[in-house]
Amino acid sequence: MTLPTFEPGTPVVPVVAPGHGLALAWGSSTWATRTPDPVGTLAQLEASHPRWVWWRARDTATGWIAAGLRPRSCWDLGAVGRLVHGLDRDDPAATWAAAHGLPLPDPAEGALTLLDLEGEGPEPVRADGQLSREWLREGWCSDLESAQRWAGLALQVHIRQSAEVARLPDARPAPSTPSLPHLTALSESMAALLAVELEHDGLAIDRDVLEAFLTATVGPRPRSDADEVASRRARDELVWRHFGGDPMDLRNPATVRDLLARHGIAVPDTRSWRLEAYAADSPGVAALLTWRKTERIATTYGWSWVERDIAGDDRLRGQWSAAEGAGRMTASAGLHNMPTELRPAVRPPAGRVLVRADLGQIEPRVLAAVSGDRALAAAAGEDDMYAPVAAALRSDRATAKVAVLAAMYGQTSGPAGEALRDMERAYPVAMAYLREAEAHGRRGADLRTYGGRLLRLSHLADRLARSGGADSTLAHSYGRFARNAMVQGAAAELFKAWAATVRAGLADSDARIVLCLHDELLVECRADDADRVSGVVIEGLARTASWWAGGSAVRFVADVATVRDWSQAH
DNA sequence: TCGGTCACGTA
DNA sequence: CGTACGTGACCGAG
Repeated sequence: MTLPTFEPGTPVVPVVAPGHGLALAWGSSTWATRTPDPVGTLAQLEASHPRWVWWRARDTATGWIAAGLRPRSCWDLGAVGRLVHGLDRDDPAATWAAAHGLPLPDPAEGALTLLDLEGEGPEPVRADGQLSREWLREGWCSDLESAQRWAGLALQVHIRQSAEVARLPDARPAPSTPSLPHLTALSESMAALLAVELEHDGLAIDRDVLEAFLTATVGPRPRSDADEVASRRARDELVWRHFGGDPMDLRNPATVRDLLARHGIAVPDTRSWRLEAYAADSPGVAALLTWRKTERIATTYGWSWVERDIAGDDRLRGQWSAAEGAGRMTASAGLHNMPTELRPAVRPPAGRVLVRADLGQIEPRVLAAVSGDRALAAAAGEDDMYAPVAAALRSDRATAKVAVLAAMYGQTSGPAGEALRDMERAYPVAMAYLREAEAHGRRGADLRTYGGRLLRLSHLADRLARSGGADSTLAHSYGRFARNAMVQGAAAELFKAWAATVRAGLADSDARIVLCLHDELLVECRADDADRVSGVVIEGLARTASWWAGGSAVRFVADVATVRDWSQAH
């Protein structure tokens, strides 16, 4: 068997048809082979450095990753569909429809009965231009010829997406080739692949450390339902005894509010920040706040979490998405909201370490870059950009920070109000950028981020409409969302571009990115490899920033440290 | 059983 | 009336 070879970077669609073999499509060619080991063949093909084009990494690359193959380059049609068309889903039916300007098919059509399939012909594309539901339900893997056709369809979508990306404006002060939207499409694609890898690799947990913490905090691992009930009651009693000792439902906010009212504490709700003020004078409130923290650990990060999400190899695994909402990565299994007290338990086995890197002040720096505000960009030349901002506002650092954050979040009242007026004077270009975004949001007009992500305000409208609220409140909400999403979304794009560069720098070693947390990257590696990895992380940021913010003079800074566990400071 | 609400963790 | 997200408990409607 002679394998095809490609020029490096050639877009090639691989389709593995289980039980049949492997089909490829590229340019105007297709090729197929019957092989029991398609991933082995793919590994050989990888040597010529194609750019793999797939419907979505989750469907195609999961098996590759499991087999140890780490592709170096890809174009993820689903990820690019999310980016360019603002989709909130990445299934092939939606990706195809968006690329062809067709209405999005009902997402529930994946679950069909045979009866529903009546009228679906044998062709992969229906008369109305949509993908055949039969084909979507893995009709493409029935034989190699179908697999080749399926690969050809993906290639068509790639051509359409590439053309669409090429039409998007390059928002950099000094546009160059490849364009910023093109580079963003590539890094979003890599992020989608990274999401599959993160799911596969997991995050190392020191079970002894974790179990000792849980035992001390919520009690030993329950051996029965009765154990569970007893331990729950024991926690509750620590609060009850401050309020007369009678059992009551602490998990019901209304009950808690009435309870507090009977003891002379009248509050509109029982949120912790509100109760904080009463804790000093009321041991009962203090006990309640402690109970809340413990209860959070017990329910969300307790023994059931350990059982469900930490595998036998002592690694925590969740589902990752490369872009939700404004474009940030998300993860389940608590990976993105793990309380800091649990971080000591994030600890690789002996001989391995974590290289922890986080971007400093990423959002204001991103604002400086995307808005093209030269004064703010000059401030972003400093390690601590709030210092020059404070000087410009003639305020202290704390006020400057609040003012910048208030501008990006759309806050208009409170102590930030006055500083915001100074912001308008000092950084009119950045403020105009944010105001413009807000205006779009208020009237429900779509926006595009710096890198080209379409922010569909109409989708948000549905969500907010369901939650009710007066029209002016609604418009305000859209405005604040849009204002923030332009910054948060662009920051997410920079972060993913950085992560993709770091990932590439780690190839050919056993170092792995194991966590992405909006502005923080965790790499697990051998202890004797940590210095090299730190270099890859720092160098990766410099290289990424040079094209991402090229010409803006904005500096991006990262704190990098090698640590044994995640709790250790920089 | 499902969606809404409250609550709270991370960034 | 500062943003985003994921998770869990509870409630009330179906």
